[in-house]
Amino acid sequence: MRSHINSRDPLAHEVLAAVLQVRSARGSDRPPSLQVLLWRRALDPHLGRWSLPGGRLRADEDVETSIRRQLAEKVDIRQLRHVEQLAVFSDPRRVPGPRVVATAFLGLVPSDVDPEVPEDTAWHPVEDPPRTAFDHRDIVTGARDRLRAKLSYTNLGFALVPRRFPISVLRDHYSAALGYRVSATNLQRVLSRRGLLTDTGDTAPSGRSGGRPATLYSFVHDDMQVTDPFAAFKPPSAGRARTS
Amino acid sequence: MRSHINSRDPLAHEVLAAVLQVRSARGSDRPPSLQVLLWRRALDPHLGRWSLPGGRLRADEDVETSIRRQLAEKVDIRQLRHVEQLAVFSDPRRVPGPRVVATAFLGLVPSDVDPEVPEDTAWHPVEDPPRTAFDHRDIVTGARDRLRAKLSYTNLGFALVPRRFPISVLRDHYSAALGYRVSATNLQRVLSRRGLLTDTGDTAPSGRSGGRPATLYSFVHDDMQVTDPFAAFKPPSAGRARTS
DNA sequence: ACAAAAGTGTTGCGACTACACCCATGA
DNA sequence: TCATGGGTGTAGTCGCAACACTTTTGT
Repeated sequence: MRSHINSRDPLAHEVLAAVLQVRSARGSDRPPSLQVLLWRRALDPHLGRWSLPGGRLRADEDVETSIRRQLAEKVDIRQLRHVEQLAVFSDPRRVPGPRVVATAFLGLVPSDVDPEVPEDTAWHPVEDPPRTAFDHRDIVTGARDRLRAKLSYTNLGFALVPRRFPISVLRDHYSAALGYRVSATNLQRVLSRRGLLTDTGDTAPSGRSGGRPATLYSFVHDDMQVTDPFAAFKPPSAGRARTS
Repeated sequence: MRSHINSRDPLAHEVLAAVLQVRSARGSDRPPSLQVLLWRRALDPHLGRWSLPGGRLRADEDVETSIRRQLAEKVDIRQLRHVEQLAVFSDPRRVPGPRVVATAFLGLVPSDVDPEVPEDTAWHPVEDPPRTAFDHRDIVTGARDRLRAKLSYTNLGFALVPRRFPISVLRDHYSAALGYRVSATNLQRVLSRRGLLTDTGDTAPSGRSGGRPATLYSFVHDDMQVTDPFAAFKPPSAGRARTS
């Protein structure tokens, strides 16, 4: 504890990322869910709790470079398809000890990679995360809400799915991320009307119990674009909901 | 210049605000415009250029407290009706000399106050700002865009206008902020349908050349709320535009 | 043939734009 | 009574949700 605090004291800056991915419980055929990568703290403030990956900002990098470097170094996430700033967390007492200001990020990993992560990290459902260290839970919530909002008016879905996918898979990803069941029919039409999807010409083999083979689609752009200032995919109209 | 840079060096943090207000050119009866408060730098890096108000983050305050304090202290803006974080600017070379990371804010002042500001500050149109110091122009642009977007799906208009206002005044403010002419008729209907406006019962006296006296309305809430995940007030449909 | 899964046609609704028209005041 | 500005009625459009129906496969 310093006895005197100078108002122009420099302070430490860290970057943190809520890395989200739509994942299926291994083996199970329950629907996949939106999950966040957390690691268990090995040091004392909040030892044993779950926290977001990240670390100190270096002198020669900006915050986005920093979070990308740290994710690549520490948890082997090189497959990030999208990274964006969420907010600054700056409560002077947000962490015990010397002050640290944090810049929080949202990161997205497509579901067809399973990045190798260290022993002490694990994926947790964003809807029901474990007890986290510091203010990290707020960051997870913020990341989830940002993703949900942007699915409605941007092409951000591209960052959740493999390059090529049948509509049913796309539907499962949107449903997992949004937290409610979305209609494959209307999803296809909305995204097509906006010019976001292309038919690759190929089809996926039909499943174990037959059925018409599904056309493989892909997103036209692989960077985020605002496609519609309007939002869509609102939760079903709460009364006659039956979104097949 | 330090000869050795340690990657865990602490660094300075500043807060900056793009304070926006819809203002009329004094005396003129041209339509009002969206303007930003800038002050002329008296110190050497970029001496004489225009810059955003703000300053160093103190050890005992979070970034929002800090920007509110600094605006109150330095430029006598106590009438902020809305403050929100925009983004972190962290390029290591964004300012000459020792590194400073900045958190940028959007601030809104209603048009019925004319805050007393120091000699060396002035309001400038956001559409055509003067040459600014550092990366401050990007912050101004970001603030403008954030305001425009939020006018479409929140009640943020409340922060631009006086407490009570006729629809024609509201229309002028939306038009100034959005940069294109908005229909008073439809503006009233959209905001009413969303439950954002109330009829105060009073009316404004009719102007110099007669006309029906206007009802005075006010916003129902005086804090920001997301009222519609959808956007509205898109520019007129570029072909048959005649938005009276 | 029949089940299963993919995809299309069609209807209805809600929210917005555009614009004609009516209302209340000052001169 | 006329000019001026405020406000309402109403028709057309667009985007989406819902759901019935058709298509294409495996068994």
